[in-house]
Amino acid sequence: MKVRSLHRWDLSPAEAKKVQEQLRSRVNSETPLDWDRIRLVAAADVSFSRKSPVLFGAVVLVHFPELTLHSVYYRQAEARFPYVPGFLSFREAPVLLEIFDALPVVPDVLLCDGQGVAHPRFFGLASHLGLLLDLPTVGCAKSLLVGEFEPPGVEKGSFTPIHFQGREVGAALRTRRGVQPVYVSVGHKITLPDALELVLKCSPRYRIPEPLRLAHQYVNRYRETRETVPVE
DNA sequence: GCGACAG
DNA sequence: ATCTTGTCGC
Repeated sequence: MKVRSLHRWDLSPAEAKKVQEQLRSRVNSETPLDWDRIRLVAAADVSFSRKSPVLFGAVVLVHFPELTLHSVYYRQAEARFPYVPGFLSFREAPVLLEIFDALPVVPDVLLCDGQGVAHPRFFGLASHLGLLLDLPTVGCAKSLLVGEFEPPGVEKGSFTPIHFQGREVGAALRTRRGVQPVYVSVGHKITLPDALELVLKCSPRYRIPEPLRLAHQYVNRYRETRETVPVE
């Protein structure tokens, strides 16, 4: 699928910050999701070993709403940017974009392991990928990066808003009764209510949405054994 | 200066 | 995130 090229990737943290501040105005958080057209949900994840500078990426495609596996695509690449809170996309996006560039099909929506606009400069990994792929994307993180929230009810489906600098940037969503919530935020071309509904519909039994669980599972096996499991 | 800090 | 050993609950 087509991948936009809006900037270079060999940047300093200061330059990366300027890119984020420049691109954040282009994020679309008002377009409703066209539910009748959602057939393929994608999820992306990156894995690496403590010693090696190599990053392994995987993009999983699952049928919606069945959540059964459609296919998996992989790639490995040298990390060119360190992990710095607030700059995750400059480390992980490059290898993931190489995978998307080779994707033979276009997913209808992408689930990302990280924040969307619930970010210091309102431009986390999910927003960055969404803009470069021109796809609806959702940020679904396991921990908070910025903002404050009240604990949501213990029931599955309950959620509370995440506020940051006077704005509502996302929500803490309980995807399973009595477990820690996940932190959902708009990536691009989707609304927060639709993002929450999608994450919930993708989480039939575990805290982490099925597409992201599969992506994590497959990318780790790829990193450990270099085995690729296609499917189709 | 101090504490926080996606993956 | 990765690394690593043990423990709690369905």
